[in-house]
Amino acid sequence: MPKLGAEPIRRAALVKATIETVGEAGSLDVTVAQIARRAGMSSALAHHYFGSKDRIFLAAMRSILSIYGAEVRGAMAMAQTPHERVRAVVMGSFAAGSFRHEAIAAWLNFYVLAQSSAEARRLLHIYQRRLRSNLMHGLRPLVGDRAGSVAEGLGALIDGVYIRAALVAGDPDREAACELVLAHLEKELEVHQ
Amino acid sequence: MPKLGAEPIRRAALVKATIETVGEAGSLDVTVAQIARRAGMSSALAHHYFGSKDRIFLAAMRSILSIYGAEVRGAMAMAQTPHERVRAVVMGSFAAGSFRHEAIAAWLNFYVLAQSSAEARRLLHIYQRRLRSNLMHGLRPLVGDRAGSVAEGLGALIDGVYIRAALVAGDPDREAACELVLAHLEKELEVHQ
DNA sequence: ACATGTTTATTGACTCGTCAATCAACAACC
DNA sequence: GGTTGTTGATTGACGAGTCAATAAACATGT
Repeated sequence: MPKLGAEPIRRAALVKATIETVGEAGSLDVTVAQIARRAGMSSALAHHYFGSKDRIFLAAMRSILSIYGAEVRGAMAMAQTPHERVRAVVMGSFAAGSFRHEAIAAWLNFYVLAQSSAEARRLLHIYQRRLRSNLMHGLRPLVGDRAGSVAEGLGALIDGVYIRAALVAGDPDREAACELVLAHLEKELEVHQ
Repeated sequence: MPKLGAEPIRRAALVKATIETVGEAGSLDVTVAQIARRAGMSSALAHHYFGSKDRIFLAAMRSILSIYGAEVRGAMAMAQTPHERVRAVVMGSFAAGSFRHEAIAAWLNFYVLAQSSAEARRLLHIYQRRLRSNLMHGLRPLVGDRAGSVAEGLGALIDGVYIRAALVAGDPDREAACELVLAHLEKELEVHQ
């Protein structure tokens, strides 16, 4: 049965299964065996490919963050003006790949993991810096020196909407989330135009 | 050594130790023995008083939420106008008892716990409803129908500031947190006056 | 074509540690 | 002597990680 070139497929399956399992359990307190079973393999194979449970979690976290990053980049690609760019970052943050129950629940757990794992913390910081930098680029031409504090507020608001979405069962309301954050953005911009 | 009337003292010590241990570890993955040792007793005694690990966690969560509630109520007590009342809720949310590293880290973990424990979810909902209701009371006279969405935004922003504070080492900047959220509030009010 | 050796894939069974929860027993107080 | 407080020792379960063994695919030489 062993077909060659299984490694990337297995790894991807394990990452996907990890996000699903963690998302469903709402906790990092899941066993490697559960993840592996969901991915259709033995726990020994999961260890064979990733070496440890920590590494599996880290890989899943990287996947979540990289999907998020791709979605924001995708949205930004079409933006022409600074204003559109900032809106794109916000809307990209609530795109379908990231803003779904499972991913949010997993994200929250990885956020917690960052409190005890240096590597997880590092990953999270990279993405927080990138988010901030993306926002700043669009904001500076619009609000000048206030860009820093406006970006701070937007970032916190996005995180806040995420964490609250984690608690509602089922997929959250993308539309409403976007509107809430975008409304805040417009208020910040009003003052300076 | 056994002095009478130890129960409430032991319980309080365990709750305090739980918050400290969870906050320090940044994870619910702590043992009853660790908590008990920190509280200066054996793990058997912790079980004797609380029955199970879950109950210890829930008691700690209740403690955190009740301190938070008390601080908000305390701040609101001095408010005279609707505007002051809303400001009090915000400032109370960042009061010294709740807005410190340990408590925030523990709070975040209990937030996660609410994804898998019905009782934890119930506790959290009670406090979210109370927060919302407190905000609405002050907001309705100020912004009328928009009170709902403004409260939503403020709540999300407060949660966002909290979750971000969880990631920085050491105690967070109370001043800056207040200012950020209050600035948002003022922007929301500007429109309608 | 075929034998032989090497790498990759895969698992069941096992080890070893950990931890929640229990219990029996002891100590102090009334 | 019963109630309250307290612990060390024990149990029973569970789970991460290891290992030996198996099997398919590929490579090479003949």
